[in-house]
Amino acid sequence: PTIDNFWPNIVSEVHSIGQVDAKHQVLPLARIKKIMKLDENAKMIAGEAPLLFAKACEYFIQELTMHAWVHTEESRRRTLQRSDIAQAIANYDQFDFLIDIVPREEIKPSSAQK
Amino acid sequence: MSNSEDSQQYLNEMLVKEEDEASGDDSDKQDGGIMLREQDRFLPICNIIKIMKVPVPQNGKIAKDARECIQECVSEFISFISSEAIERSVAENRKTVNGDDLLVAFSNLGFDNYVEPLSIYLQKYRESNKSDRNLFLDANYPHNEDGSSANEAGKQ
Amino acid sequence: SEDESSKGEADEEPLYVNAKQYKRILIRRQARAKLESRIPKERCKYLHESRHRHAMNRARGEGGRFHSAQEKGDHDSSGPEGSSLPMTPSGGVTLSR
DNA sequence: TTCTCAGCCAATCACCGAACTCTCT
DNA sequence: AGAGAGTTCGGTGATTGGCTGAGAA
Repeated sequence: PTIDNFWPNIVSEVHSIGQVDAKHQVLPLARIKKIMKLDENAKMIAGEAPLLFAKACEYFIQELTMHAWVHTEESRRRTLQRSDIAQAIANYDQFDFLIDIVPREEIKPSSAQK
Repeated sequence: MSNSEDSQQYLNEMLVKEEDEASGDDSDKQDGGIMLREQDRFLPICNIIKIMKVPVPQNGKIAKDARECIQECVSEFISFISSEAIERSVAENRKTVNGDDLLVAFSNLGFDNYVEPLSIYLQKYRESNKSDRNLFLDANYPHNEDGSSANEAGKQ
Repeated sequence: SEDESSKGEADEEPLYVNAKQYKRILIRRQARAKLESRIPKERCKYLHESRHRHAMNRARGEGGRFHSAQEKGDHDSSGPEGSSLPMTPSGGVTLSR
């Protein structure tokens, strides 16, 4: 269970899926579609789009949480907190799009700030 | 009803937007009925927590601040990718955003890791839907299609 | 062509970001600004009044945990003796299969 | 050390998804 | 044709707080 093995594991996991079970999703598709519809440019949305997002969100939550947990351990804590997520976002440029959601100022501990 | 006059509507909403919060902080506003609730903007917190616990060790804890933070990040994640995908579908004169638009959006925005697994997942989803429909339709109305007898029975 | 520093940057954002996301981040910033007025500034204590009341009226164990709604009003107060077993859920033995 | 706060339970009910109809391409 | 938006409906899992020790400070 490391960051290096994360995506390879995801790929082999998706290969092991026999038939896609639209039912029993971890995340509600209707709620995902509602969030997409908040975009004023959104007109029609294919049924497969929320389903893809449901999977993508699982990956995203796991990866962001995993990166954040690294900083939890660095601080020798057992509780993941918001500042860990802020650091994870600051240290991986794929998370840059969250810069307004979790601003850099929220990184409390005395650590390197680029 | 109002399909092509959308621009006017949005401008009106802009004008309506003003500092209206003056007194009292616990009673929510019923301002014309356009206020978004948390259940309109976010995925359920319970599902978020379940997924967060996967990469966290068994004895690890997750602070309330952290849960809500991830909840907000996920909504931005959806909106961020959607925005790019929707723009592509509009650029190709299509009214519907489809899975391929999303895959292109993931790629263009630097989420290259997502593309391979999501492509496979999408392909499997379309396969299983097609096979279900074909079996159902063939049973009722024997249609003849080119190479319709492609049966797939691969299960572990 | 992964060049992030050669952007004609706006004077409001001094930080460098992922070049592939830069444009979209700005577009999303505008979209969120439009929604800002419809978004409450702080999170409410609970989402539904009915579920809040339900939680408050539920039977609780000693440690504050929710307990099976065996009885609502206090009717039985003959101590924990005698009926230590609440009830077998399916009426049968649930040892092993 | 002090003292905040996250995990732990499961019953209701808001909401999700399935099944429709209707429109549009 | 097929695909998606808008209903309606019924079944069901997300929502929910008090106590207490894990653990942040």
